[in-house]
Amino acid sequence: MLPTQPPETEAPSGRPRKPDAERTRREILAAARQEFAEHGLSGARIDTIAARMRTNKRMIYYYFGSKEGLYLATLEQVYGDIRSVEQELDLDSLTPSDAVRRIIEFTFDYQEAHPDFIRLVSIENIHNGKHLAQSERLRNLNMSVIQRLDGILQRGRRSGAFRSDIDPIDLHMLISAFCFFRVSNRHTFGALFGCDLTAPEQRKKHKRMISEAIVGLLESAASACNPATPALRRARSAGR
Amino acid sequence: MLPTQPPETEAPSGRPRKPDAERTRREILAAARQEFAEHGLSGARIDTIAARMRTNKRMIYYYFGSKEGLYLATLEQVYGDIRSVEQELDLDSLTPSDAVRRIIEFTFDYQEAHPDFIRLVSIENIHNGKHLAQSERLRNLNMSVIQRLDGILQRGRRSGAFRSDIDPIDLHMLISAFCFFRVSNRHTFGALFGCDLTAPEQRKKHKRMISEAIVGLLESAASACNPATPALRRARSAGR
DNA sequence: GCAGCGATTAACCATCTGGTGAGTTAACCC
DNA sequence: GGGTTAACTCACCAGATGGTTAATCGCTGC
Repeated sequence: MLPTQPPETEAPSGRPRKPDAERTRREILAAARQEFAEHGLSGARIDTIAARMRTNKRMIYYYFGSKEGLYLATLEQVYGDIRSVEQELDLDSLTPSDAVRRIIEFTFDYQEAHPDFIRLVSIENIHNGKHLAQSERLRNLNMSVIQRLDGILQRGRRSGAFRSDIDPIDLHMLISAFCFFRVSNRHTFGALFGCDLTAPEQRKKHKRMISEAIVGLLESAASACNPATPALRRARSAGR
Repeated sequence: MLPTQPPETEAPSGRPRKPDAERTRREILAAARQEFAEHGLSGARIDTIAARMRTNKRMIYYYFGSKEGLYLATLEQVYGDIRSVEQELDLDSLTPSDAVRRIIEFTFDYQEAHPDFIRLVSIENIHNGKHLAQSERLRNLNMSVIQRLDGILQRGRRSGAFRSDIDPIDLHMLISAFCFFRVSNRHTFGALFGCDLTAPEQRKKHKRMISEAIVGLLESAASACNPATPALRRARSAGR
């Protein structure tokens, strides 16, 4: 499809079989992601995954060993995706408050756009995170977010804009919680309260609300007694 | 066990069979709740549920028709529980801010104490809420929370303590999101960031943080430019 | 042109699993 | 005490499902 792809991504349809390990692996993973996200680990069917691609069911066992092996590979793939996109955010040029806002907006948009990721994480939690816990790769992968948040928090504290009793992990939890819930609990929440969380107006409103709540919290203790803050706040709103 | 229970809750162990429809239903539901919460709809095994109680597997079909029927009954039970406890909160005697705080703390504590509820809701979301959508009972059941929140919001607006652009459903979402996530994503979050969200200190800190963030948001726009608020705030903190 | 090997296919299997048919027991009513 | 019915038990099944055996294909090096 793309010229960067080595020899050929799409087999010329005349030839029925064309060994291409990389491509097969990719196809399996893509099919697995869909199926697992849709039905969960136990609800997913190996035969359905096999049917979703050109290759045979046997290939799944050839490459991934077992259903759980495939599931874990899917998890790793999906977690890898978000973190690698996250890296590209430029935050150093922003004020601490704006940097937090930027991260919130990124998280919000990414999770909104990737319900499969949310579903897979929910599913993994139903299994008590036991697969994820087995994977070294994943445990290390995620620390980068925390480090970035920590940097921003420290800058914010130094400038007097932020309070000092909230650590980066708490902050990350707050951000994730809001963004995640809107997607993960979309269906029950929507059905129970008769609202559509996917509607664009809701989306926009919630995004603003979440930002305000979290940035407000970070600024709150500081803003009550620190003379530097009103000026900062004015500067910030002028800049937007 | 209790004297209010009609004839006997526990069969005198000598007699092997003693028809008691109500008790059997209850036992099935209790077993189902455990099993479904633990393994999800497709992961749960009818045979395991049957094995967890004194009665036979056939009884499940006798009373609930199918696996999905039993699952729906479980959902209804579990949602009914939380809402009925919620009704008992006395909020009218509190200031709007304190009433919101009270609801947040209740939600936080309840969800913390009932992980099965959280798991079942997560599971139902994996199934796109399609079972819940079928149940009239559940769709009506939940409106009471919204009405109560609406009352509080209106009181808060009238007194100038709250801003006016946040509706009760948004507020409920904010509250649920925070509280829910801490429990639902406990495992992945814990594994990824090496922290234990069940630890008592974490629990206490998060509870305070969530309260501050949400109440802060509600008060924020009002507090910036409304002269009534500083007084109110002082009164409130004196009262605690 | 053939040995070696990774990639791939198709048929097959043991077991699990939701669901049921048919009969049994206890209580209640007349 | 006989008939009716709700509550209950037991054995069984058909299809689904994760996983496997064994054979084949096509490329690479010689």
